Amino acid sequence: MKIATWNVNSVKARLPHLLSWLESAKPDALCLQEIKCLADDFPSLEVKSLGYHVTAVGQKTYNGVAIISREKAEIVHTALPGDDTDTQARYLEADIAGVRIATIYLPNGNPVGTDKYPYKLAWMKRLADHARELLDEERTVVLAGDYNICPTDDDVYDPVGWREDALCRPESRAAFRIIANLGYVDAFRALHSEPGRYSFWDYQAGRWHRDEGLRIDHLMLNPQAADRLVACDIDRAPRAKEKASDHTPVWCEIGPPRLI
DNA sequence: ATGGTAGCCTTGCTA
Repeated sequence: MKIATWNVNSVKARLPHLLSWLESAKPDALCLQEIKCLADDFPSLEVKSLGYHVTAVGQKTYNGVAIISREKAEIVHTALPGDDTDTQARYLEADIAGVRIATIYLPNGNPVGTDKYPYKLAWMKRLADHARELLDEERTVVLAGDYNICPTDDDVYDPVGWREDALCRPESRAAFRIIANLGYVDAFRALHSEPGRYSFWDYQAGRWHRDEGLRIDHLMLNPQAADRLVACDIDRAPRAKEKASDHTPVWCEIGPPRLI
């Protein structure tokens, strides 16, 4: 089962690239972030014409997440548990072909020093609490999305320049490690040790052409999923296109259950 | 050198 995550930065603006990637990469499930539209405005017909189902949690202009899947998704949560007053469309969790999959758009948190940063950290605490509860169910779980966390200095082109940014701050990284230390494996790092592999390049200052990016899009696998991990990679091709998103897809392949 | 780009759909916000 091929599971992918991609912050598309507007699903309407990215529809041609999205359809093209579905046709070439053939994921079984694709978690989207920043669809930037209401769920009713998602271009579902075009995606369905390729043989996929669509489930979306949207809002106008900002945020918004969705899951595109070969098999129909059975919705479990349309918001991250833990704060009923949080109305931002950043979380969707569903069962797809026997795998529990969440699409996550974690708050950016910048500028540090505004209420955006404590909101990010509180959101991460809720995510860790929920991830901990999910472990008790002993399912196969993949928490996929734009975490807006650069886990280590190996995952950013300029660690010193980004040190005080909400994506790299020690509190952000510590919150990410709490999720990892629960038993969720960063699928990319499980299979790749090399530094300088990025999933996001800012639109500004020619970052893509200089390969000056950050790795902030992650597939976090619980032990049942990690035991079945057979491949994981970042597909840079969509980022090289005209009118690209500033993020590119990250995918993993979960094989059949193994008997040791 | 305090810029630069993109998307939404306004004249600014978010990233």
